[in-house]
Amino acid sequence: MSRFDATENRINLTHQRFSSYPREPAMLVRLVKAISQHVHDTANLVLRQYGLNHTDYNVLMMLYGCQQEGMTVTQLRDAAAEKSANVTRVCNILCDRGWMARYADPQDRRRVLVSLTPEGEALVEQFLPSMSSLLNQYGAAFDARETAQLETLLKRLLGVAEQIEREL
Amino acid sequence: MSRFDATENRINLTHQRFSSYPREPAMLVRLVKAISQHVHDTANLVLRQYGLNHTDYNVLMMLYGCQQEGMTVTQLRDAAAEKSANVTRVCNILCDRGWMARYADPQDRRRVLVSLTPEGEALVEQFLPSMSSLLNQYGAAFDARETAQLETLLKRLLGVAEQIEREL
DNA sequence: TCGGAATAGTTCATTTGTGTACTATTCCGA
DNA sequence: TCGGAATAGTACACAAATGAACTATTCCGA
Repeated sequence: MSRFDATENRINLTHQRFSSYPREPAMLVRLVKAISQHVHDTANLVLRQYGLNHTDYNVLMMLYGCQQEGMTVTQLRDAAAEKSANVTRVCNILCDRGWMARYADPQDRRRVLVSLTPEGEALVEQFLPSMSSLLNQYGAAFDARETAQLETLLKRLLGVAEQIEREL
Repeated sequence: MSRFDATENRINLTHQRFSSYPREPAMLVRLVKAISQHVHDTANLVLRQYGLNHTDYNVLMMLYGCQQEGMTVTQLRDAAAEKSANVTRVCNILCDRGWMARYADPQDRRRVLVSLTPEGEALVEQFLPSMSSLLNQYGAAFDARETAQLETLLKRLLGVAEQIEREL
């Protein structure tokens, strides 16, 4: 079926060779990486016609989702699952193109607030139909109950992953 | 709780602003990306002491899991969820360091077979305890039933993601 | 069986992403 | 209230990843 079957076999074999290597979590982690990669590639393909990539999209969407008030670079980093340095780089590009703006936070002058310009909002609304239909295709694989289950389990996994990283 | 809550709010708001943007799949995709990133970062941190990164690890483990017979570069590409060009690059490094070897496939001379050297196997067995314990920490978040559920749902999502990409 | 199409892998220029060091600002305990 | 620790963001050199073009080989239908 899926190309993943071969991977599953290799994981099983590794577990046989080295028994403390746990089959189940290894599977989960590989699955997540594979899905993430396919989603990334597909999104890149769709977004290319707008001169954007998946990372740009993730950033723009988070800004769109917080409306006028804007958000800080750190919030953007967490929301887009990128490193600060990369967020800075992407923001430079998006600002240069006139889709977003930076301004100092009067409350805390270490912070930089970012938000979409009207041009940025227009851009988002231009690609949103394509991207929504793409997302709907993923969603079509599950009924409501499965979606909820998957979401719950993934949230838990994310929580654990965050904690493990923090404690390291 | 998790830093993800803010993202969830933004997704909800976006759905309100633009109703065809589907909340659930957007959540799933964002969760997967966030988990993938945290796993990647954590693995990089652990593997650094061995002079490796997460991609190297993914490649080495797939080779370890197919024992002596070896595998082709394309199989490795699918197994590691990387692009061919990147697999070539990583293999160059791992070959240079003496951990894996390339040889022509006598059956089909377009193909290149790759496999671990004895030094490569020794390296894998050196980092495997740390990495196994890391994986076990992820696994500890779920009971057997939940693990099985999550695995099933993720396999389905992967299948869909592969298909959507193929059809694009 | 010939020749165009498909497949496997690499090369290379470019884009994307990261670690680290640094500046500026704020926090907070003595 | 002073000063060291923590936090926010950026700069920059370097590492990792990608798209596209290319070579070699195999496939397969006329």
